[in-house]
Amino acid sequence: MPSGAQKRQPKYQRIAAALKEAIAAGQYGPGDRLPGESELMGTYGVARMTARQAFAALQAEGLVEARKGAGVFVREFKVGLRRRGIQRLAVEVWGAGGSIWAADGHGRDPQVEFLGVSEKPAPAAVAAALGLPAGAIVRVRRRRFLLDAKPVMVATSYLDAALTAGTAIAEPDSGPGGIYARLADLGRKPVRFREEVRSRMPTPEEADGLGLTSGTPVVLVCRTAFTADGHAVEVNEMTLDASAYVLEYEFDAP
Amino acid sequence: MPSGAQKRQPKYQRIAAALKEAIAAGQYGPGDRLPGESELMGTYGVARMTARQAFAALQAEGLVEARKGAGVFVREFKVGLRRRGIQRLAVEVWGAGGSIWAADGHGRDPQVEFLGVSEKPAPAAVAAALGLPAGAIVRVRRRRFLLDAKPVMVATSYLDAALTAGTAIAEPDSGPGGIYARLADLGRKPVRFREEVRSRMPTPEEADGLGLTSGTPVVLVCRTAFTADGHAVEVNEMTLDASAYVLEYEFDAP
DNA sequence: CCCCTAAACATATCTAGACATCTACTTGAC
DNA sequence: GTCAAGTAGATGTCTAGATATGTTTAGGGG
Repeated sequence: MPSGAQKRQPKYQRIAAALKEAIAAGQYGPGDRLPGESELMGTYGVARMTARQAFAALQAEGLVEARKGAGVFVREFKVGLRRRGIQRLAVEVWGAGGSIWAADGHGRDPQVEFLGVSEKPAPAAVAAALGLPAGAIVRVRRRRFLLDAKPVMVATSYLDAALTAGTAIAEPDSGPGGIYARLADLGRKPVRFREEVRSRMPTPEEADGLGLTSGTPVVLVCRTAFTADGHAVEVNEMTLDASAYVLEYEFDAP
Repeated sequence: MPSGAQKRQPKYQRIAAALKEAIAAGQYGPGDRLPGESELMGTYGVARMTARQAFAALQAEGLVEARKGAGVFVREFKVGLRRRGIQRLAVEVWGAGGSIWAADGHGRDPQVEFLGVSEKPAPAAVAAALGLPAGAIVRVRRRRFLLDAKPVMVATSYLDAALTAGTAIAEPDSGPGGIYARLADLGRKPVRFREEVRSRMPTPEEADGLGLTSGTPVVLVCRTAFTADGHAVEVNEMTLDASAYVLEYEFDAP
């Protein structure tokens, strides 16, 4: 080691920083293969576990992706699904400045895969939100959204089972206009929505269901739909691949 | 090992699953210390690195937190600050001279730490959003928000340097009502906002600045403020500790 | 009683090597 | 020419240590 350089930083962090810098400099582009473990061992004169630890640091950051038997690759962010809370015509006026994160997912809409509809006792939080007694039966509709055959979101919708019995909401195909149109048919048209947004690391089950590589968080969106008289008629819990979505909300200063 | 149970699953995953189950069962509560590496070595008859790998899996999930020299502890989620997209920005609030962050939290206000104001060439995306030529000079205000002396957000605000020259916006203390009240003084009152929300794992620098433990993502909120004539006057990039915040948005059906 | 120090303990880093499993490519048989 | 088997190489898992560094606690000195 030449002179008293920064020995404070662990070897694996310095290797990781060097790789990161090489990626940032464009030496390795998205999808490119990085030098392998054995190559790093030779280049930096470290043991294999140390080289692996460097890769682990980059994986945790979501920068690279290891494919067993193949190598470690710079991750490519195809991304760019833009989920708007409000679809308004005013977009032309207010959109003049352009979006900060130019997501070019124009026209590419995710495909919907229906996972089933069932009746179950409501989770406590859902029952409370819908104004139902604890343990009330709710109708549960589960869907999965795919972009280019890759899952990007899982959505679970909860509705009062008694209210929606015998309607298309209880069927796999909820008909034209979706469940909101059916709720309108019932005189329970949703007119106002509240969305609560969180983010955390996925459970192994979530990572499996969304096909997430390590280093990718999930975004949880919980939307509650209200009728004009202020009653909640639907709770929709969505689990999104954080690397695939940009959420967008617009609102006025009242 | 009794009979031919699931040997397909790696040891470290089974150890991690066992610990996870114990946590879920309440055997270890938030803040409690888990059995240490040497203890796991004895209990499961594995090497140190294998026990460490089990902990690493739980850390990546954000479930536990390792403190060097002390042990591995079940993470305690101090619960979310609620960040509302609408009420928070109500005209009455900042028009009356109150801080927009007074609406945050459950009565507990985050403290604001001012990190400085400066003039710099605008990043390309910011210049485009503000409708300024590439490389135009913008005023950059950086602040950090702390809850119980722990940082939870870093905010960087960009404004046209020429427009805001000589105003309180160029000073550390932007005066009563904050920079939006000052923009209103200039006849550039923001009346509409767009927020774009993403999430990803933090860079090491971000993790350091926010004091994040591994397994905690960041939420990126980019707010653009528009005047009545549709011009963007401010771009505010916020980096949030994902475990500290719940974002909330309300809107009407289109 | 407080402060400082030392020891015990815990995690963090690192090494060296073994076997497992998957991938991509090459080779050979049909 | 096509398909299958074989093989080299890559990451994944696991062991068994050594050394480094931070934390906690117990003890001793002031």
